[in-house]
Amino acid sequence: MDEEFKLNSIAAADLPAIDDGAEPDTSSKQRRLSPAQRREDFIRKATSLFAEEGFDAGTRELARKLGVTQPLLYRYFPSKDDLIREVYKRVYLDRWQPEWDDMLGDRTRPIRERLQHFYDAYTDAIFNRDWIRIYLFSGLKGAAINKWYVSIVETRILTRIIEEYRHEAGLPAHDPAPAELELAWLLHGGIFYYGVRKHIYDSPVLEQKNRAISNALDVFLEGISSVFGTAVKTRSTAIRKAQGPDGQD
Amino acid sequence: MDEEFKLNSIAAADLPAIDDGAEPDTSSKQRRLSPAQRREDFIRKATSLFAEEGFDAGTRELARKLGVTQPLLYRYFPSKDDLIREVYKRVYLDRWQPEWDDMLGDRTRPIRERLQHFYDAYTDAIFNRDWIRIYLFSGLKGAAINKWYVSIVETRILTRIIEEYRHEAGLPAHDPAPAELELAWLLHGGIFYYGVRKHIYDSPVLEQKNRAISNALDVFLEGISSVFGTAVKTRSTAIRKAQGPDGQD
DNA sequence: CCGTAAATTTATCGACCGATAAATTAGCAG
DNA sequence: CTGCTAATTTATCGGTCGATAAATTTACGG
Repeated sequence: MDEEFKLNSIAAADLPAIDDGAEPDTSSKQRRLSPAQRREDFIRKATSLFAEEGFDAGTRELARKLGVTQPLLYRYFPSKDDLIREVYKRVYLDRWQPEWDDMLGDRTRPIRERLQHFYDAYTDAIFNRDWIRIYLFSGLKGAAINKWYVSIVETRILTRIIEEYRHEAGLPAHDPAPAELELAWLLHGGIFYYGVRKHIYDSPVLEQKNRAISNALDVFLEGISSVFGTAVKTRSTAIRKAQGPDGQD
Repeated sequence: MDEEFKLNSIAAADLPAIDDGAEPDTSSKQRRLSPAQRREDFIRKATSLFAEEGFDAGTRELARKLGVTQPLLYRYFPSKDDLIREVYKRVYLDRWQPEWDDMLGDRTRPIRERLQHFYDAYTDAIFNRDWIRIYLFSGLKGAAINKWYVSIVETRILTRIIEEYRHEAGLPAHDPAPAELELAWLLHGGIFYYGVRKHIYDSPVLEQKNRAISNALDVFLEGISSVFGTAVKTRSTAIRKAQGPDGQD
């Protein structure tokens, strides 16, 4: 990995609102845009186009969606690959909220509550068609930034989950063992797959995302309590015990 | 969904072994093959080529890998799309072992044992680079057979898991509630993501796959026991309780 | 209103794509 | 050895791709 990435390194462009429609912009009289605005338009439309059709989608179709001609792209990006890299950065680096780091480690709140809050917010940020499809397309392409992101998930989220769980359970602190990390991946992958089913397979999923997350956290935390041989107050309420998971019908 | 698919509908071709190398076959003197053998070669090489580069990979590169010329493809398949459909069928329909259905429902064995056996065998069948990549590529393309397969997973595996769990736990039998199915998806998606991490992201995973599955099942079954308010003998052993999950270092 | 810098378009190149038609050649039957 | 059938190749078409160069037009400063 010879490239360096940094979460939230790109300031969300606060440029004038742009036409997001699929058809060429006929209403706007503004025929020329500032370089910054035009560049922004290219990146945004490229993100949704590549999300739908993959990175093999043509530059002519991209230009057509913007209502401009294809060679204009090359005034703003040296090559299509450079445009793709900009899309990567926008998708991968722009979603992480810095406060999540502090929040996951806030030991004044129970881990159950922190995890529910985190995964509610995190999945709000990444469970959309563009993000998940770009993520998978870039993963299949073997993009360096994808592998980097996976390592970030492991260190910023999963290692944290295990550490915080061990702390709350009164277990001795140490770097998470591979098998412990693997269990955290089970939770994370299971939740992520909810988004894949919804946005890639267009498959019906449990409507209330937060309920799916809540039940997942119940099973995970109760499960590792049993497996680790520890008891931690993890359920949000106790009354549900007799009636099964929330929302079962 | 206007197409009909059927698991295991294609007999595994028992044709003479073929050269699987990437370079054109120079050693073999046999310049002409039987139509069945040639067709088989096309499908096999197309599977690995499409798995690596996606379905946009060129027919000329495919022919080059087989040591033949590109137009020959069109003696065996009317179009590239027809070839892709054959690859789909081979990948999706050819892996399911009919005995898995009976095995999952065999109530003479505890559910814990059945699930371990099933997921060991199922992941042996699908956790390879070709299968997982073709699966994701076809999912991203919105292929009908992918959506069909997802529904098959739900009815043949996940519904079964909930039903069998409820039976073993002495809970009243009924069709799995959406929230219960969602929990089964958490397990299934979590396990599947192990394969994605290993074969798509080339990310390090817990080496012993069966251990990852065993721990996942422990957490899942113990977890839903607590959440459902039932106690079922799920752990394979009890001694582990004090030392955390297997293989933790 | 004019002039100029730059945003955008027109025209085009060479490479590659899926697909078709016609020529060729391997291999088997007699 | 010959001749026929069919597997395979050669040649090629129209279309699209990413990219470049040159011409054109917009918008702004004076």
